[in-house]
Amino acid sequence: MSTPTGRRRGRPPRAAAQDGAPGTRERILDAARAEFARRGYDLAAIRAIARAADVNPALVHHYFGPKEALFAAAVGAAVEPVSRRIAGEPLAEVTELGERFTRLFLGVWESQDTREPLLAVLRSALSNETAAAIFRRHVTDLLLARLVETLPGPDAALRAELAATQLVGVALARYVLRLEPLASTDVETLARRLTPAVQLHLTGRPDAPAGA
Amino acid sequence: MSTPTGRRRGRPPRAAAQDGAPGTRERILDAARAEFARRGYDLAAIRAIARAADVNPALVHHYFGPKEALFAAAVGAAVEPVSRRIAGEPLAEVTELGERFTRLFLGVWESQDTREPLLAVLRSALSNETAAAIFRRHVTDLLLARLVETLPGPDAALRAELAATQLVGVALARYVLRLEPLASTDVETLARRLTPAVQLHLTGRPDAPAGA
DNA sequence: GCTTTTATTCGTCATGCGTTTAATTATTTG
DNA sequence: CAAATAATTAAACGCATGACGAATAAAAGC
Repeated sequence: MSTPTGRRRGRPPRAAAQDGAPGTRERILDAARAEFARRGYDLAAIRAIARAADVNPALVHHYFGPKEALFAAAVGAAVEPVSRRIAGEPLAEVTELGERFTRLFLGVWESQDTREPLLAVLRSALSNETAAAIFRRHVTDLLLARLVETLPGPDAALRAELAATQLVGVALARYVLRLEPLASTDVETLARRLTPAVQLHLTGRPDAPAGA
Repeated sequence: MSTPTGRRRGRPPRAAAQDGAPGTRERILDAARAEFARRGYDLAAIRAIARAADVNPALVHHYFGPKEALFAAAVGAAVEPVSRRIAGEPLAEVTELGERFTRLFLGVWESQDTREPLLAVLRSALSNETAAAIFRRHVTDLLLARLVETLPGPDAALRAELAATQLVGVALARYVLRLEPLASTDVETLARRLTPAVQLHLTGRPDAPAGA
């Protein structure tokens, strides 16, 4: 047996789709995002996605083609708005960058809508070289590029990356590994703790200097 | 055909093993460590390990039993000395903890012998819940426990974890994702950059206060 | 020298994967 | 109403995986 779902073959009668009930296509995308987030690219199974979307595996392929394309459609499309939001963030005084950067980062990881695709990318990048390449490009070209421009000094790129590693490390421990007490700490406390460390990397001082 | 290696069946004649050439058992463990480090627990294939060790897959099973046991033998056994080394590290003045901790961490990640099993654990913990649980226990119970005891204040656990996230974030970016320029920065520079951030988390100040 | 133990490969089982082709049913278009 | 198109499932293909039993050959122990 492959998977006799009991539903009959062929196009179903006009769904009488409840208001707000997502169409099949959307259900597949949602399930895909969840599965990619939970397992990472390689371990996510199309068959499991289909099961979660309550649909035949072949239908997934019918809509989206091969696995890579499904990943792009489900995750790539969901990550893009996050990237644009970050890229569109107005530049701040260099002494405020630490706080801005920290809160922006925590913000996108706290909202479940944006967390899921980010989780998917992070998990995937850790075991899949293609995903890792995409991740690298995103981080350096999109996320850090503008930040680097506004920082003085020749080692701005390194400093920006060290600030980023602090935040990614927190994301890893808090959202992936669910390490306590970090995972249960409220965001505000976290932001206050992290800001000085991030600012330290960016400007060499843990806070906005009083005089200058 | 499964894999006709051309070698014949049965126990081979007394290996005439070159001096220093590792026995079969060791070759399997090495290959396993490398594969687990490269792909993480779930994606590492026993058959690939056997191929790398130039040995029949059934032999892996013969020596180590099922996959979990192989992981424990290859990775667990290699991680333990690292844990012991860290646990045995003499306690330092609280003002020097940042530097000690940072350099110890970078040290174990820089040496290839210790990096490989750490990579294996990290990669595995990200996609496998069992591995994640082991990772959590190791970090909180073994790595951070003593550190937390020596730190004053009620939020010592959180502060220690934040320091750890900074370092794990660096490990991720440098050794897993190979993000530039971080991946090519020399360790000494890195240590100097990281120490204040780690110390900041631990004591609230980026360096040892001059007076106290 | 016979027996037991050890090292090794072979063959196979059940399972799961991504993908493809064909069949089936409903809706839309002409 | 007929033809085209869209949505859906069923069935299968080819491949990889973890696991294991059985066979075989050498070495070690008695």
